[in-house]
Amino acid sequence: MVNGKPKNATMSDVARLAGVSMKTVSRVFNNEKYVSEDKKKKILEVAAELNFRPSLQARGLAGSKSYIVGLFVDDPSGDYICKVLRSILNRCEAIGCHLVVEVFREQGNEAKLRQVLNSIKFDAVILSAPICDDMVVLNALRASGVPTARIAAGVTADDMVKVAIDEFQAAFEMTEYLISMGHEKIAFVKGDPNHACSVDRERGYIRAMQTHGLRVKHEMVVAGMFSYDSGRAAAEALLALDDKPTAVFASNDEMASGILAVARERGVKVPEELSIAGFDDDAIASIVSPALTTVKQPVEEMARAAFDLVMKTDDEAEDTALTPSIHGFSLVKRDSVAKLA
Amino acid sequence: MVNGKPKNATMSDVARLAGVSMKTVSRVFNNEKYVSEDKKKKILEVAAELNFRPSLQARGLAGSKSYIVGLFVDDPSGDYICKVLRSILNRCEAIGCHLVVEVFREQGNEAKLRQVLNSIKFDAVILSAPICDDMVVLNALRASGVPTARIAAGVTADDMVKVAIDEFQAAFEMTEYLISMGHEKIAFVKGDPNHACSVDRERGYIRAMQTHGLRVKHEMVVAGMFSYDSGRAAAEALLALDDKPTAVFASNDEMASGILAVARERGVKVPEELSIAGFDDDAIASIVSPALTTVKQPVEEMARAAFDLVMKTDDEAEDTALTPSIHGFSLVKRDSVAKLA
DNA sequence: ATTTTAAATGACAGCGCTGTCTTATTAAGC
DNA sequence: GCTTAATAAGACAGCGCTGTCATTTAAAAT
Repeated sequence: MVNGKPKNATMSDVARLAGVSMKTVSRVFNNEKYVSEDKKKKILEVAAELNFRPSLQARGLAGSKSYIVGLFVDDPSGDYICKVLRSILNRCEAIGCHLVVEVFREQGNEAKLRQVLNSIKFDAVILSAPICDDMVVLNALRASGVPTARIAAGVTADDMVKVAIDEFQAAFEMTEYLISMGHEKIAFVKGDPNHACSVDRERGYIRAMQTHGLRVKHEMVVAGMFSYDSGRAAAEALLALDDKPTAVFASNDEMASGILAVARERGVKVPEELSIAGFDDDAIASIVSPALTTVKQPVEEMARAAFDLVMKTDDEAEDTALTPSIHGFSLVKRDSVAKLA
Repeated sequence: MVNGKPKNATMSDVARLAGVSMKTVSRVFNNEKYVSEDKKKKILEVAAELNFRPSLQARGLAGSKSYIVGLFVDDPSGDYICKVLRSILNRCEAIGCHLVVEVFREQGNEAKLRQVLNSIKFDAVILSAPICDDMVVLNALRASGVPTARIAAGVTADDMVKVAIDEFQAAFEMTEYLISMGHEKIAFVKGDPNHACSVDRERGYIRAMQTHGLRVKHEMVVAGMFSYDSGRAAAEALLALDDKPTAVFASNDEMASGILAVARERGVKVPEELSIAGFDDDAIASIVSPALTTVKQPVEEMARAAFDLVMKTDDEAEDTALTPSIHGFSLVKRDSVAKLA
């Protein structure tokens, strides 16, 4: 044990020392039936002594399971992806598998997708927005036969696990809330058009406005990209309007924060002169001041659900598995929205 | 191509169709010499047609390289870890390897470490704070013989790549800056004591105070855990003091944000009545208002350097590799610090 | 007492590659 | 023109497991 690369104990070492065949050791490590208690105990003892663990690479090659799940993301930044990551990592640990993360920046990057799918045998892959709605990706995944789960997906794909909230309804309710606070001139800042949720949120806003007999003026609906800076830009545009909004509903909290910042710089008091609502309930939502009124999306539970459904860790399984799993959102009323004076 | 699990093309398929031996195909995919141009071209053609990619699992089993690098983190949250992740993922993509992320929550979690190291063959592993300073982890890694890189490490380990900034110096300079702005009653909020950088930053603060003949009063140095809430708690304590500080230097931006929030709630004007400095230059630093004066740590470059050094992607290699790679920090002066009136 | 069934184990091939060694061919060196 | 070295290729074993099938032993059923 003093120097040099130590060679790990292998299953045959364990088998030999425990006086059994490799297959029996294999059975123990895979929780298969038909192993007597005493042999099992002995095997576990020897394994502990040798510090043996079955090789990920070997099992992946030999068997049908790979103990690897893939998480495909667009860009690993922001509170959102951290939550997803944390949640999935927890589950991986719990069931003893490993997570490999891959980035797919450009959409429809079929070349990279094929490369990854052809070289790694995954037990499942989990897609986060926006690639969970990229048809090229979905088709390739489908063709590869790897069980796939999609978090916050918009597009329908009946053969894949889908976990989401009702984006439309959430945006609808937030808009109604704003209306209930006396606002009529409510602006909306759209999200990245590549994300399916962006259009749902916008639709929810529009429908709510219409439902309450409010006109949706086109200059009140501005583009955004989910980033802080795009929120700032949207605010600049909105605050330059002759007929300014009294409330703005941003498609996510980062943009809402940008709007908040610009308002402050401009001397526009929030929420007295301008109410601001966000979406997601990101960490920043409660850090900025005033704290943001927002829609809480249970990201961690959704990620967990996606994982459990696709890995069939759940007991239900089968039929339940492919039914879209709709999670509940909730309006979080904090300080950035006030009654219209 | 209509239904069922498609079986991926294997190297022997390619070999057969290209009329060469498997070894020759292997050579092509590993950029080895001694393959004629025409065979190489033919092989690449056939491979493209079959959509062939060497199996990660198989190469890992058969060869000495695994094309897998591990990233071991404490808790995957916050801007910091996202930056690290993004940066490393970029490099992985560039050199064609894959990233597996593992969490090590409790420190000294030797059991899980051994499990992971015994089951997965890594080409390298990258440690982020605070586990990069966990001796148990370092020893196990050393024993396993896997090349290891440590980002923002404190503890010395001559046989491992280390990438860091001079935490002491950075804190020293920030404190001096505060002093140069006329402050004398400067409080300090410590970071999580499990992170090596916490003590270095504290030392830097203390040394700067002493260097300028300022007393470090013990009630001016309060505990913190790097979290927003711990920043808030620290602020409560500091603001309850009879002799309040005119400036506070928090060990990171999240805590600084917490302090900012409490100050605002208490009606203490920042920076007029209280200057606040942070550390890291996280995303929130420029989102909160006033924007935080902070120390910018080039996290992405550091992560990249760690990766390149440990994978010897760099041309220098060898001797350079183990020399600690010290990166430059910089003071980012924004609006949360002002001259003492 | 005898067939049936379940429980407990092992033999063995083979997953898809790479490392090592060998062989054939060509270029270079004297 | 003949040895040496570099180049180009292939044969083959084996990495560390799991899947399949065969076999043995004990318990249950007839």
